[in-house]
Amino acid sequence: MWRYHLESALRPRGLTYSTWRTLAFMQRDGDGMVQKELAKFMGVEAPTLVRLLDRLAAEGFVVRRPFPGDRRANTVHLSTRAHEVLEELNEVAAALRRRLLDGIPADQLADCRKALETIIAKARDVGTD
Amino acid sequence: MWRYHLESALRPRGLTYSTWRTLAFMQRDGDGMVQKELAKFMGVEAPTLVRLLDRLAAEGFVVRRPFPGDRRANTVHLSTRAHEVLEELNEVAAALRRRLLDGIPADQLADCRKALETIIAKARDVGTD
DNA sequence: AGCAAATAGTTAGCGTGCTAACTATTTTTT
DNA sequence: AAAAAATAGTTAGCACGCTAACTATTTGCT
Repeated sequence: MWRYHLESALRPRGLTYSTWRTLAFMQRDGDGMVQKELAKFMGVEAPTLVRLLDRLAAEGFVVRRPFPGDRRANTVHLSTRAHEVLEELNEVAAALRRRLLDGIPADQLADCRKALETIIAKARDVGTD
Repeated sequence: MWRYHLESALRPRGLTYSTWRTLAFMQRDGDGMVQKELAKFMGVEAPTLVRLLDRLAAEGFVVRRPFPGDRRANTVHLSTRAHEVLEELNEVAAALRRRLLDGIPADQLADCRKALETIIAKARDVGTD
C-alpha cells in the first residue's frame, strides 16, 4: 500500500517505486559507490540493480563512471535533476509516512519495531545452522 | 525471508511460494469458490490468479469446473494430491513460524500486530478522501 | 424484446525480484 | 611468470505483481 500510494507522485516524474528507491539509497549514502556496494546496501542482487540503473541512466537520473583502480567496476552518481526530483518526492513520502503513523502510540510502534527486528535476526539465522 | 526459507521445501514438490499460497487459501476456505471470489480472498487481481491456476492445473493440483448458473464463471477445486502435499507443507510452514516467533514476548507481538493493523486501516483510507 | 452496461475470465505486455551463465579484469596460487 | 580462482558487471530467462484491452455471457433499462 505504501508503494501503491506513492505511484501517483512517481509516475508523472518517470519513476517507479523501485527506481525511486534506488535514487533514495544513493542520496542517503550511496552516491559514488561501486555497483556491488550499492546493491548490498539496498538489499538487492547485482543483476536487479543493473536493470534499475539502466533505466535511470536512460532517463538521465544517474551516471555510471569508471572506477579508477579497477577497470571492472563503475561508480554511480546522481544527476542534478535527480537531486531536484528527490527533494520533491521525499516530501511526498514523508507526508504519507506521517499520515500512516499518525496517532499510533509511540510505545506500540517501538514494540512493533523490536518484534520485527527480532524476527529478521532469527530469519537470518535459519540458513546458518 | 519467510518466502525464501520455504522455497527449499516447495521447489522439490513443484511449487513456488505463490502457487503454494494459492493452494493454502483454497484449503482454508476457498475450495469451490469462483475465481473472482478467490482472487479477492487472496488480495490479488484476477489476471494474477489466472496464471497461478494455469500452472497449478497443469501440475494437477487444481481443477476448474464450470459454475452452474453462470457460464462465464469457473469454480476451482483442490485435487487429492494437493491435499496431501498441503499437509506436509503446512507442517513445514508452522515449524518455521514457530521458530521465527519463538521467544518474542506475547505483549510485544500483540502491540506489533495492533500497530500494523492500524497502519493498514489508515492506508486503505488514503485513497478515499 | 432488444440494446446498453456490467461482469468473469482471459491475453498481452511492463517492471522487478531472482538464479545461472558469460565476459573482462584482478587476485591468488603454484 | 603462468595458471587457477575470484570478482564486477552484464545478459538471459523464469515467476509474479500490476493495468489495459478483449471475448463471452449476464444483468439492467427503456
